[in-house]
Amino acid sequence: MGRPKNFSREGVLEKALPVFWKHGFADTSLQELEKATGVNKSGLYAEFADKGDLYLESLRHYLRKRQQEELLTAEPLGWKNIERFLKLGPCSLEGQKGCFSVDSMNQFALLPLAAQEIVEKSRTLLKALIAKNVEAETSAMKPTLLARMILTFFTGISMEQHLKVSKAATNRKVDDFMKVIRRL
Amino acid sequence: MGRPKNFSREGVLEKALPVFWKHGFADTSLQELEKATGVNKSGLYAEFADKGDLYLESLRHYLRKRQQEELLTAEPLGWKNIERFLKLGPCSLEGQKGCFSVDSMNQFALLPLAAQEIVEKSRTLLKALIAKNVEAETSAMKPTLLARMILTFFTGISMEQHLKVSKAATNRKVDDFMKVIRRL
DNA sequence: AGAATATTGTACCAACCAGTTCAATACGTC
DNA sequence: GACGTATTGAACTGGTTGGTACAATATTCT
Repeated sequence: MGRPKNFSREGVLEKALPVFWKHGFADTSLQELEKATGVNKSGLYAEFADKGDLYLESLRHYLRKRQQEELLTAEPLGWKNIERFLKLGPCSLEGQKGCFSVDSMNQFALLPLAAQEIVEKSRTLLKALIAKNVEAETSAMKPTLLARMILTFFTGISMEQHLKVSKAATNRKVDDFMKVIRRL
Repeated sequence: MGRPKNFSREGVLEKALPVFWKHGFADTSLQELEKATGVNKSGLYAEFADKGDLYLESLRHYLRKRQQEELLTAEPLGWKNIERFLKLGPCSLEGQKGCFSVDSMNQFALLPLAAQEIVEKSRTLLKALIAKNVEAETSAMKPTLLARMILTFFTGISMEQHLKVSKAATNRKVDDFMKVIRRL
């Protein structure tokens, strides 16, 4: 046997993610990636095919992590979950604002083709989870349609995190929206 | 007098806009800009300070153009205007999807500082225009709050244009949303 | 026509880009 | 401790980046 590598794939992704998130794909250089991950080019290219592949894996890692938070799967299903999802889903950290998946959407032209599929698949799943929570409540509107609307609202809120907005202002916005959809 | 220049500032912006829109700021090279505008570097740098300045002016040009469409100022004010705004505001052309202003929001880190101010200012104006249209109707919800919600929905719809969505699907989404807010 | 002036094309710059190569190195096994 | 192997660091690649400098060119006015 040879020397064991001293970095984990997950660890690299965890550190690469914020860099891609803040600067976008095109403006993130291998140099920055090396510095952020602590792994140099040789190691990076041994583990990932190229920069695009590293981005892709960072995206998958992000979605995996978010899913583990179980914002939408906690029992009992219902409005509470949806409210939590809208309030805690979009981040507001420095350099990690909104949603990495949403932020990828207007970079599809530069990203590997698989990126769009990943995002679209995750949104389909998300929509289904939202619909489940709507079904657990009584609503005049068809659950799938309402779920679609909630996902659009989430997308909007996520992008708006890039502006100067306080956490409180976002919460008020979500509260207003929740009030509207609860009394449908 | 000397030789008159054979390109107009507005003409350059009109041609530069789609390039920035499609590829984003970081991935748009001067070379592409030269090709698209038909003006070479010398001319470009005589007219604009640098790449960032050209992007800024493209953004201003975009917002100016959109304002001229009067989607939200046509008389009589009301739901019809809002519906039109939500349906016609987000583009769905090849390489010009959603809203250029919204697409700029997750690139603030790379853009000149003025970019954020421009976007924020235009959104404030937009919100006021939407509120005016809400006021022209009868609604249980406070116009400014409803306007805020409509703008978030617009932002979401704009981003979703980057996915595979038909015009019809977007219109249905807007119709659902309009139904909800009209009966508040 | 010629002088004056503004625009244009070309050549050039140092810096950086993603990606490759390969020798030096650190480790586990025997 | 020595061998074999996998990882690592560093040098290097050809190409591209945003931006500048300047000579060649095209136009208007006298």
